[in-house]
Amino acid sequence: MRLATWNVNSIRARVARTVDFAVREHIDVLAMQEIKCKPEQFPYEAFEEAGYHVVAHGLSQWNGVAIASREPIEDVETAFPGMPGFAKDHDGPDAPLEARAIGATVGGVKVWSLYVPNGRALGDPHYTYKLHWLEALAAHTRATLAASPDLPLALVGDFNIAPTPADNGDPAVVEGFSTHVSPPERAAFADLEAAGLADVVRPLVPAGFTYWDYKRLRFPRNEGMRIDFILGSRALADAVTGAAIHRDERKGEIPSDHVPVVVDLDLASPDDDDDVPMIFG
DNA sequence: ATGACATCCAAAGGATGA
Repeated sequence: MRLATWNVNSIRARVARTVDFAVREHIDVLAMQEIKCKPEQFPYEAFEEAGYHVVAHGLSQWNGVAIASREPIEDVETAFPGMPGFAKDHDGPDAPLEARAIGATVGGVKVWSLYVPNGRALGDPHYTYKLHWLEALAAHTRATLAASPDLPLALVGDFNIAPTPADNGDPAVVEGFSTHVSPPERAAFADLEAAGLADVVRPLVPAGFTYWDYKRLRFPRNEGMRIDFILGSRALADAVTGAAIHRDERKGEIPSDHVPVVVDLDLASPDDDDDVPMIFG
């Protein structure tokens, strides 16, 4: 299975480009973020003509997440248990939920397409929301893996955190003063790893950004950030055979400001034995 | 000193983004 995640920054503005990429790169499962539309506005036809099923979750022109898959999509959830909502000046269980998570089972893998809150500024209510949202995600991950330690679980998407200084090449994002790089955000990311997940791309693609601001020649100067990740449980990480960050998708006509991140998975079940020649087919 | 770019809705400019 080839699994990809891509913050598309409006699926309606970039549907042809998105489907072209999925087909060209033989993507089996594509998790999208920032679709910026409601489900009834999603351009399903282009995906279906290319052989994909799609589930989408969107509540307004903001946020929005989706999963496209060549295999059937099962057990769809539009929020993880404990996910906080957000109102103007506070977050919490009483505030309205945003369309930042869609989970489903595809080909035996539990996939969450996630768009972590931006945070806006240190001290902003949105920043507190971001930290609480990540805390709830880690708690849910712990509970999930405690109940199913061997589950192939993938948390993928735009995490809006640059986990190390090397992941921040944007001079406007200042270590210690900006969101995405603050110690509490990095601690929240580390806590996801402590909950039983690993960045399955970095070992195979140690360097490179996944996002470049549209402004100030950030892409030509390669002043980007690595903020889009594929985090996997042990069972998922053990199946990884390859990974890529498709930097070229930042080029050309009306690109998203993010590029796709991809992993290849060999999910043969334990009783399959690749060393034995096929006899029955 | 500020904006720079891009999206949405809505029909101008504000909200959002990181």
